[in-house]
Amino acid sequence: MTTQTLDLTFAALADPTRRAILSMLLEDDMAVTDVAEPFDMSLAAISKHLGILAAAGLIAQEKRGRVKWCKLEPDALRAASIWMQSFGQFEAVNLDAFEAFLAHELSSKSIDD
Amino acid sequence: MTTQTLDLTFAALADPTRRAILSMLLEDDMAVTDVAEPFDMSLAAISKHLGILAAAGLIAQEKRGRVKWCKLEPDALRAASIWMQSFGQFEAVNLDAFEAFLAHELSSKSIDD
DNA sequence: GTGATCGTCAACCATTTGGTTGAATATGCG
DNA sequence: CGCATATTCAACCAAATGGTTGACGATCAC
Repeated sequence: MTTQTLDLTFAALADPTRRAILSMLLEDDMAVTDVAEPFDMSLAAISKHLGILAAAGLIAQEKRGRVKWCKLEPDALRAASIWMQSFGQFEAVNLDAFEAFLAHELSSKSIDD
Repeated sequence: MTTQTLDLTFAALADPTRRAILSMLLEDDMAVTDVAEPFDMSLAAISKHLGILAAAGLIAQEKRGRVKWCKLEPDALRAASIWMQSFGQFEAVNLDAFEAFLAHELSSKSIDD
């Protein structure tokens, strides 16, 4: 994780529209038009958001025919998550405590909004 | 974690100066002036950065006398980290795979820059 | 009290961000 | 070919961001 990668990743995650998009892509790969459908926003705006997510490596885009498919890239999120944990003060690697904490959190999580 | 909290947290983390500040506070609690010292930037600018970090809950500030002490609030980072992990596709809670991955990452990590 | 130190406030500035619209570029379909 | 669909590009705009400077309010030290 370079500084610039962290810049892009966190900036990308700071926008609720983009987080919602990630949440959608967690379910399934989607075309740009389909990503845009639930939002009250132009297709061009969504296209820009997808570009930002792709630049941060959070999604990958692959054009097949005239449709551009978007899929989540979990590794990028995982890497950023790791970076954050280094601040969470699991001193060396206190995974037992972390495991308990994570299990508790996940049992009552809501992905977004 | 509300949507707005995530906005503030990730926006705060998106700036390299603010991440460097967090990194410094990982070592020790510090006064505003001391936080500012290594940066080539006005005290007012650093004061703003600290305000943003505090608004996101990433640090706490306590005024004692004329000096305002800043300390890391690891819980906020931990919570955001948890949010990110939900996208990392450890399907239910694949902690074994995660543990291996984390151990590997930490063995070669650099906190910032 | 006087003066230095700690930190914030207010006004300002340049740049970035998140959105719009309309035109343009592919690609698929009949 | 001719038209509809999928996506991006370019120009533009308002608002937010990250920085500056100078004045200001507290607090401590003599």
